[in-house]
Amino acid sequence: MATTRSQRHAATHDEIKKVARQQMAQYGTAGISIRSITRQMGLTAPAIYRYFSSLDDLITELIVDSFNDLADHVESAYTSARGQSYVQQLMAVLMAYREWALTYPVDFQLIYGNPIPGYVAPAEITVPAVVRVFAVIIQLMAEALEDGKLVPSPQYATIPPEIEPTMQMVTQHDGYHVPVLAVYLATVGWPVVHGLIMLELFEHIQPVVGDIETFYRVQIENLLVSIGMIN
Amino acid sequence: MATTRSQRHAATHDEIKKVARQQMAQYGTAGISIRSITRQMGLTAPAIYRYFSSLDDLITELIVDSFNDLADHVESAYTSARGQSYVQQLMAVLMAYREWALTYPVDFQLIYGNPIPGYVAPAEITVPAVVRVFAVIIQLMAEALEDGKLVPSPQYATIPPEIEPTMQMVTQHDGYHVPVLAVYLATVGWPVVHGLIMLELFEHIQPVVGDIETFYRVQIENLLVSIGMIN
DNA sequence: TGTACATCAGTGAACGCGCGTTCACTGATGTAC
DNA sequence: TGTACATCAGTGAACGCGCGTTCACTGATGTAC
Repeated sequence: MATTRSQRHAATHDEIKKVARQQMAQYGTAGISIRSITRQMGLTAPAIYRYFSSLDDLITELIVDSFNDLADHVESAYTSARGQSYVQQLMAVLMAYREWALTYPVDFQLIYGNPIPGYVAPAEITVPAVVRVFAVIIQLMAEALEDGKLVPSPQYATIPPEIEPTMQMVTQHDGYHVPVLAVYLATVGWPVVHGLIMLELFEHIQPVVGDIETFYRVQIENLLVSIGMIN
Repeated sequence: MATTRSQRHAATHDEIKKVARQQMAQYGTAGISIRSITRQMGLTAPAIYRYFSSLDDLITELIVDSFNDLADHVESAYTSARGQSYVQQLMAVLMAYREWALTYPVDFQLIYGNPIPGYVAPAEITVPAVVRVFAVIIQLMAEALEDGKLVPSPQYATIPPEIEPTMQMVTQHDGYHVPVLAVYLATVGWPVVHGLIMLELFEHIQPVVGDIETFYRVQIENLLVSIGMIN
């Protein structure tokens, strides 16, 4: 089976990214290096410039890929769970979020971990992908609110006045066509989910809880009950 | 005022750590380097071996210092807040926790961020300091339970059976003389606090909430209400 | 179908750089008598 | 109080290493006629 030059180019391009990911898994996101990537591929270092114009370029592509891959994963969980109760749908989506983080820990660190020294991400490239993930959760919150299946408990029913204006702005600017309260309730859940995953990823919480998957699930359930979600 | 040789030795020892911290703030925890530390101090690189037997030694000392400093800070907030309501005491302690993380972001990353490539922390040295911070929060939970000021809401009143045995073990092993439920309730709050701080530290959540301090405070209050704390 | 030319993947040497650590040393500071 | 000696902070050169990037190049692959 003959392959064209551009197919082979694309294949090598992708393999470079694959090897880069592998090496980040071993040496940390800051340990990425052109020379060690090409060494492992049996190439010399300058060969990489046929595929990426610099190391920063490679990193940016890895980050954008990660965001999109996470968004794809979350969206597909969302699609599969449609028709179930809102608690079940949110649980499915948030389990998918965790699953992705654990399957691709390096990519999750790339997005949410320490910045890579000397590297500055071009913000306009990464923002849209973050929005995709958030959109799914906000969407579910909004639907549940409308259906009367999410009746915010008193503490969550009103947005603190110091926060409300920014929340309004974000809702409009990011193009969520949804009540602000839905955005607020999603934002409230974010730290819980993020904290659970971060603590699991760096193995801080396993020694304390043992069965971390159960702990995650129970915490999410508790969160949903607390904000006023009805199963 | 004459200084002894050992005083001067201690002073230089401390200055090395101070400069190391500064440089980590600029170049990330992975960017620490003997040569750039000594350069900034007007010394040559080998001079550092009068004070630390290797780079890893220096890092270990920085980590241990960080843990203890955090614990000191939290304990002193605890002491100052004694006599107030449990909600107020917990709030004071958790605000102190956040305050420390924001004041010394590098140290917080050293403890809870990405591991430094090639560096492995000797676990027996770092564990006791983590316990110190936790002990304060667990202590408050236990007192509140005993005083009837913490009446766990149904979802938090029983520990999930998959988690209970580990929780028991930790309670005994780490020497908290306290009901397991107190340890569990503290553990439940951990991801929220950790997530909030991590998201703030890397500036992921500011654009969404605007006034992050208020958001933190409100989230902690909500958490305390959810688990069944009475003000 | 065969030839001439253009494209392009990858090489190898070199650039200037920074790194942690070792070693034999100098010279100042402290201590014992 | 003064002298002889020991201690120790810091130096400068060297070690072997890895890094990103540039450059002129070779040789294979693809394209146009």
